[in-house]
Amino acid sequence: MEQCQEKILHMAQVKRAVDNVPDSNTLQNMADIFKALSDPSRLKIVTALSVCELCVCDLAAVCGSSESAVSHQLRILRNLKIVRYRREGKIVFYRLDDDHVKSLISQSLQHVKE
Amino acid sequence: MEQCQEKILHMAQVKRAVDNVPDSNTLQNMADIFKALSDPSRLKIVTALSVCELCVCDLAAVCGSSESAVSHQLRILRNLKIVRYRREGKIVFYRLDDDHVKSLISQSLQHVKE
DNA sequence: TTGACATATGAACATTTGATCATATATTAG
DNA sequence: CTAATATATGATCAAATGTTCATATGTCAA
Repeated sequence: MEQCQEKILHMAQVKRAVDNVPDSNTLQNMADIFKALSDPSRLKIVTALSVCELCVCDLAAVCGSSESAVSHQLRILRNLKIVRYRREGKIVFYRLDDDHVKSLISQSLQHVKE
Repeated sequence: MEQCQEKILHMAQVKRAVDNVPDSNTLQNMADIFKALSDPSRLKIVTALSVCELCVCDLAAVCGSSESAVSHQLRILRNLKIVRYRREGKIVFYRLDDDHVKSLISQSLQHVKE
């Protein structure tokens, strides 16, 4: 502990920074969101869903991958409340859960473009 | 190919979605940004830097991990233009590269809180 | 130059992850 | 009920990832 303290070069800033860092639960939740969006396949799903509601079969076509693979990815997105779904007979339609996700997508697009 | 086509349930939506999905290069770049933010340790670094400029040693203190570990993470963030740095003598100060990252952080925080 | 300090990098290892295949569930039609 | 369709899930395995330790680089002071 003492050794750690000695190493701190700029105490005031460190304190301010520490105070601003979210608690570890929140950090983990945020990380999970980003992790969900950190895979090109899932990102494809999400950008597709930012246009309109789509069923698993459609998403498989859009992504060019199997329905099983898409379904696995959708579960991850579902668990993180990034997408929600509604069932209509045999078909399950997915859409983005809220607008924060759209924001995340557009911000990252802007970042990438510059 | 023919089999795939048959599987498409909602042709019009699929087409619209496909048109809106960014090209694979862009998708990969976006995914890389999100991947960089998908680790609690890196997220800690980034949220700390959203307050003020900090050196590696400070960041190690904030994160409660070794300077080596922080340095490895910083390289990843550097490569993705999420952070930039300036050297002042022996000390290297890091800060966020642009405001998009701050936006990403605050959006994900909002998402998590709800 | 040498030594001390701040940071960066390389290699190795355990853990995590995404894709695939097989199987299970849910819904509707007959 | 059974068959067919749409989706979901479990198990497996190769590939990617984060951490650690050791070492290298860069800067300054003496």
